Amino acid sequence: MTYDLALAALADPTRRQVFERLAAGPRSVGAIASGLPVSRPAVSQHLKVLRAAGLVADRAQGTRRLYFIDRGGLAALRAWLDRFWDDSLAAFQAEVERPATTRKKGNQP
Amino acid sequence: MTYDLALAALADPTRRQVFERLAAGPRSVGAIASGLPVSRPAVSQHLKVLRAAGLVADRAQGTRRLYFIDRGGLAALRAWLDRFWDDSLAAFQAEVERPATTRKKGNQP
DNA sequence: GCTTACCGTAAGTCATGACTTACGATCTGG
DNA sequence: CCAGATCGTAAGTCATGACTTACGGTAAGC
Repeated sequence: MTYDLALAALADPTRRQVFERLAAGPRSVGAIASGLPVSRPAVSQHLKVLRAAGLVADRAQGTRRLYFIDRGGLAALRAWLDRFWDDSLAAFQAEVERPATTRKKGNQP
Repeated sequence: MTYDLALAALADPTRRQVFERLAAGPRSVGAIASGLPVSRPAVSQHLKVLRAAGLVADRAQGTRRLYFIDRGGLAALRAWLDRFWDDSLAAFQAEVERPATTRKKGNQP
C-alpha cells in the first residue's frame, strides 16, 4: 500500500541508522541523536519521514517522546517484495541459464 | 550485502517502473522506454543503476540488448528485511498494546 | 562498404532533499 | 511560578541525482 514511502525512507543511510537503533528497542529522540553524526533536529526530521511511511510510531512520555518500530511499514514492504519475487520467477528462470554472454552487476571498465 | 544499493535503486519511481516492466519478461531498452514518460538515455541510466544493485542483468542480442530480472538484488533485500523483522519483534511487541496515547503515521495538522 | 537501427556515455541543467542554526512550545521539578 | 530539559518546526544553504540533448560505437541488412 505505502511501500513506496517505506522504500524512499529506508533509502537514506542516516535514516537507516535511526531505524536500526529503534530495532534494538524504544528510544527517545535525544538518545537516538547521541552517537549519530547529525544534529538532533535532523533526527527529528528523519523520524517524521519514517513515521509517515509507517515504519515507526511514537508515544509521549513526559517531556520526552519515545519512538519505536511500527511493523506496518515493514509488512507492506515485504508484501510488495514477495509479490515481485513470485511474479519475476517465471521471467527470470527463462533467462537464468542461457549459453549467451551475460554480464552482471558492477560496471567493469 | 548490497541491500543498500537495492534500496536506493528501488526508491526512485521511474526506476521502479522500469523494474516492474522487466518483471513481466525480458525487454530491450527501447521497448522499456516506449510508454515511459522519459527518454531512452534516461532508461539506460536507470538500468545501469539497477544492474549495479544486482536487480537486473542484461544480454546482448544483435544490435539490441535484452534486460531481465536478476534475483540476487531482491534476495539481498529480502534477507535484510527478514533479519529486521525478527530483530524488531521483541522491541515492537513490548510497545504494541500500551494504554498510553500512541500517534501513528501521517502528520495530522 | 554504407546506411540504418539500437544503445551507452558525456556534458549540462534544474529540482529535490538532507543538513544546519534559530526559535517556540510543552512538560516536569523545585 | 519560574528554570531547565526535551522536542518539533521554520528558514536557509548546499550537494546529489534525475533528466535532457548531443555524440560515438557496434551489429545487421541491402
